[in-house]
Amino acid sequence: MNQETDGIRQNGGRGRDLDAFDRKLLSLLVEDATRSYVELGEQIGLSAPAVHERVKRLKRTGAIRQTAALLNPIAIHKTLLAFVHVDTHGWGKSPELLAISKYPEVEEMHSVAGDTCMLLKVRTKDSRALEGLLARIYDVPGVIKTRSYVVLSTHMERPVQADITTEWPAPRQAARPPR
Amino acid sequence: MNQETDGIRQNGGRGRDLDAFDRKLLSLLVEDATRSYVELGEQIGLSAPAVHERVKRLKRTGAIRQTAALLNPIAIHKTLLAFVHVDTHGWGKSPELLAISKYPEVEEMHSVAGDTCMLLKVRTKDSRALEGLLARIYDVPGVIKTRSYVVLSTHMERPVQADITTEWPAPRQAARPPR
DNA sequence: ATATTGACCGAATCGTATTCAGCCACAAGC
DNA sequence: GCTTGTGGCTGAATACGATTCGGTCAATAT
Repeated sequence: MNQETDGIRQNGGRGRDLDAFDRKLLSLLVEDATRSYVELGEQIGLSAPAVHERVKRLKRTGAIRQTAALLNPIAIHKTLLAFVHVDTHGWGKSPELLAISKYPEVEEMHSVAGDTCMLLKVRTKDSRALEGLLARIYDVPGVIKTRSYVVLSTHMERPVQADITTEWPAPRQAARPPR
Repeated sequence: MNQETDGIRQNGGRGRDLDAFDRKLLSLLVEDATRSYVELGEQIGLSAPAVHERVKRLKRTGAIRQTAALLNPIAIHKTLLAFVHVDTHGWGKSPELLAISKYPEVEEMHSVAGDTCMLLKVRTKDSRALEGLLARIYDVPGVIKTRSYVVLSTHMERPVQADITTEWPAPRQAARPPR
């Protein structure tokens, strides 16, 4: 096997993958990007300049897209969160529909598989504003209908996590049908 | 009327509301939280210590929840994004279901109104991992069924924006019914 | 064996965050 | 009307952390 290359090489040639240090670093920075480099270094066992170098690389290579302040929606009076499914006539990715993302109330816009074409995450001041936004969506040519899921309470909401579950526990009940 | 109180003071005593400076500050910090206080000050027309004081207050009052590094999902090998609607038997907010949020693949968990009880945003390495997570969800007592919307492409995804659309344009077609 | 490369460390430098001592405008009280 | 207290601002001074630098080491390539 390759027990020789395993464990030995931390970082190979070009565009190499993240090692354990990078992973931990990303985890820490997602949690709190204001930590000092010395503190980060203590957590993962590296010196401050080494951490600095790695963070710089993670930004350069695009693993870290941006570092942002995450706001409390209530503080800025956006108390209504909703997911809006948009069904369109034909191929839905029209420029007009994409232009909807200009509104600061729209936080996400995805093309999805399933019985709908586009999925929006929108956060507004109140139901009145949601209505205004929906009106704009219906203005887009080709939009057939929308289905909105209004959030009653958010139990958890966080940015992309660096960690990955490597081993999924087996289901408790019966074995699920394969495929 | 109350034209005297309007415009003068929005929120008297405790936890007063954000002013225009705070708004701009939040906008800038959501976009890029690494800017220096002098640069922020230049943008909004304040000195660095004034900015510092305001940012400190925004954090203390909770308007800024955290400042986080936002990661590129591809870089950390989470290429599959899906929204999972979970229907449950009876009142769905069981501890077991909430415990699902422990997996780092789960980014959001909301109770929603509509024909479903819980809505999850999950990001996994591949469809195999999504299956593993769904298996765990089905293990939760009371879960009747799930419906997954797999994202084909993400056109836009960003954190909570400080800006608010104040004036919604009138719909182009017919006037929508009042109320 | 030797040269090259990449990553690390400790020390030094530099820039920015943070503190501090006034200053000013406004609101409430005399 | 005048005074006092409060909150928020400024410029200057200080302190801390980011960034740079020279040198070392290990692994790979020559």
